[in-house]
Amino acid sequence: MPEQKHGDTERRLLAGALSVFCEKGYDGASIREIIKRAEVTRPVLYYYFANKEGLFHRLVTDSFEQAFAEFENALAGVVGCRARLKALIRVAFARTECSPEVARFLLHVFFSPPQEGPQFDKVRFGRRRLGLVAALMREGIEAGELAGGDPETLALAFCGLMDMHIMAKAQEPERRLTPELGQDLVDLFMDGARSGVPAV
Amino acid sequence: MPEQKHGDTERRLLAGALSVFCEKGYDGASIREIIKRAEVTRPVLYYYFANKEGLFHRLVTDSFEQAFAEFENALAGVVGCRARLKALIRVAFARTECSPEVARFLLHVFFSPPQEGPQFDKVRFGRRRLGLVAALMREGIEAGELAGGDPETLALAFCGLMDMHIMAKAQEPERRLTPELGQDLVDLFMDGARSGVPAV
DNA sequence: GTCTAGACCTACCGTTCGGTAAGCCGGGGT
DNA sequence: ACCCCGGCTTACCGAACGGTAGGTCTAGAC
Repeated sequence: MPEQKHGDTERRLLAGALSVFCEKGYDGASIREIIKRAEVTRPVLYYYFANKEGLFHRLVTDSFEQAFAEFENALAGVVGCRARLKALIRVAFARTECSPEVARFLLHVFFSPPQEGPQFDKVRFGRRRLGLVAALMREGIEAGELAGGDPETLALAFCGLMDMHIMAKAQEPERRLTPELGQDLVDLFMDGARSGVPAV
Repeated sequence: MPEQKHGDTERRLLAGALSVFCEKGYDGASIREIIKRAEVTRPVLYYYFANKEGLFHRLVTDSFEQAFAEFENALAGVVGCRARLKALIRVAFARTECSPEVARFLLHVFFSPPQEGPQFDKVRFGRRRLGLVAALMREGIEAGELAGGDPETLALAFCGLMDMHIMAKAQEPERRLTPELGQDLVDLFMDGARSGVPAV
């Protein structure tokens, strides 16, 4: 029975910390508020985690690894650049809709000032995701599906297009990130915004 | 002569605050470090600004208003959606290259957690810029230059594509945001990433 | 020479922060 | 009956925080 209680308390702590970090950022979040939301006293936090930084680090890596794994799963077996991008954005949007805090949290961490919070390499996480997308772009170019250009630039553009919509939802939660919107965004990325009349 | 000294001290304070806020975020920035970089004692800060929040607010509004004005100037007299987008991104990239801290600062503020720092409406600033871009898109649609779709969605996509490159430069300063890159990004946005061969 | 006011200083305040020492308590093993 | 240990408690700590009281110094007005 201790097993059950142990896991539950830890989960409450992680949930409380996620919501506070998500609202106030690392430095703005206080241990006192985290334990309040987790309905736990202070030393309990230090029983489960080394310190504030450890709790934060755990939260970041867990959230990121799970999201990243889902991205990779979504791509398995899907062929074609356009279809793969659609699979990617579908998962990203679905995740955001069903657990907005996690998505927000990761984006806030990624976009936060370099020295906010612990000194660990948030940039590394951003780059891993970017690398995944850049690989898609490279495949697309080699397959002749994409016109060309720098794969990393294309990846930045696509991630920007996707993340900006996720951030927008964070700021106005009534905005819906539907699968259809995701598909439209990929089509926009692939086909461009200009009207169909042939340019020149 | 007091006039000169007065302005200089205030400028040093603003510059110091900008660099600290930019590195550590609002909550991570301490008054002590700001005054250290400004080479000023503490009460001097409170002589020029009401408090930490006032200093921050001044910095945000000044930076934003100047950037926004430059955007509007850049658009004056330019016709055609593609050309207007190119003018916009050229100014944004040029600003980032010549004063990276200001650009970073604004993006960090815009993307920061909702309750980090003072309770003022950072969302409002984001929306003003988005409104500017959305208006461009609306014009483009009405002029038949753009295929259609929701102007706000198009604006989000374009801002994402642009901001993501600015953030990327913030994280690896050796990345260059050249005018040519800006033009290429607009062309990417307009024409899409897919190769020219007709799909299907 | 005296006064005033703007620009700035030293020294201090109360609060909140992250973190810890030391002990309580209940259940399982022996 | 005993102990042990995992999970938790109350009570406390030093440090850093944002902010202020009150005095000093200098330059210009008269």
